[in-house]
Amino acid sequence: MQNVFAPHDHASCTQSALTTVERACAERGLRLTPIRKRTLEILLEGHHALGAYDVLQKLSDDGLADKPPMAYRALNFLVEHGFAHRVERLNAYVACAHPDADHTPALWICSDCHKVAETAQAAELGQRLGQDDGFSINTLTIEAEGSCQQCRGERTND
Amino acid sequence: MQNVFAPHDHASCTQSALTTVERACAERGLRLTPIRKRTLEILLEGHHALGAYDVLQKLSDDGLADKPPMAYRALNFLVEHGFAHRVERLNAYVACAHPDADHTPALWICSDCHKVAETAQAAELGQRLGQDDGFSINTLTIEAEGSCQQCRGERTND
DNA sequence: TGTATAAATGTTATGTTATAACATATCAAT
DNA sequence: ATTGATATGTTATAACATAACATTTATACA
Repeated sequence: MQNVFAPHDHASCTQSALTTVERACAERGLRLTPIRKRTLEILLEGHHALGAYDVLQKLSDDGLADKPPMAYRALNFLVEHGFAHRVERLNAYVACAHPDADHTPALWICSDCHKVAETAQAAELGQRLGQDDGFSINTLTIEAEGSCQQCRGERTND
Repeated sequence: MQNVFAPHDHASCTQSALTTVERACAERGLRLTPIRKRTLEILLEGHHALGAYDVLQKLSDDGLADKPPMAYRALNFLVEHGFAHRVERLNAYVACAHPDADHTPALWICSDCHKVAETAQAAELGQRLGQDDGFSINTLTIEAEGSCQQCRGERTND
């Protein structure tokens, strides 16, 4: 879960995600335009899911975009290329925690601190689930809502 | 997957779901009012997910309800008691395929025929995923979009 | 049987999320 | 420089959802 719920050096966490995405865009010939980059930065400000209109408000504060399609386009770009994820349960978006790897994430939504974490091991699991019935998976959504260890103030692995 | 994608006797499929829900309501002291029952019947008409406004239109045709909150209330009642599921990916609702059992379903959305099937084995799987990180799951959403065996015209288990 | 109270429904209004459609501007390759 | 592709700007509206409050109906039990 990449320590999203635990205290961590968030500045370096942000910086490394940003650098990774910049490199990925360079490699793949994608254009990380000002709106797109700023949108990613906005999502990276915290490990919280933001609605498109929250993002739009911030883009608007920066004078970068002021109409819904602009925010949606930037968010869709990030999601399409795996730099962010859409949280279906929240109709919202989070920056991807490991934008270098091609992955199907499972998302963990803490209803206490509202942070959203991500684990990557979900793909083969879904394949296995569907296999018996011959269902061919194109995209898989796995989202859990509950409480993180930190918010519960408990330990499970002593 | 309960043969949802395959040809089946849909009348008996519908009837048995309806009977099961009626019995469950009687047992649990829940009121399956005309709006609620009709909403369930509407969802049971096919194995497709319907949006709240689709349901509302049909309720309106029957003279049972004509304003959004009425449809949402009936749908929420059905979802709360496990008689229907919300499909987060589609902002839509499907009748539950086995309304007797308490379960966390995995939903299978065929993007060809648009039917939605359900399997029940998802819960412990989610628990297992989250356990390592001490995440305590309250609700789990598992939804796959892809193509069903029937629509692909293929077989995986010969 | 009447009355309290809880549950469900009816209604108005509005909030929230998302996209279609088309115009304009910018970039990248030749 | 021209062209074709990509991205942005803009208007308008579609689609999904709920807050808040009034009224009606069911149920329980005095």
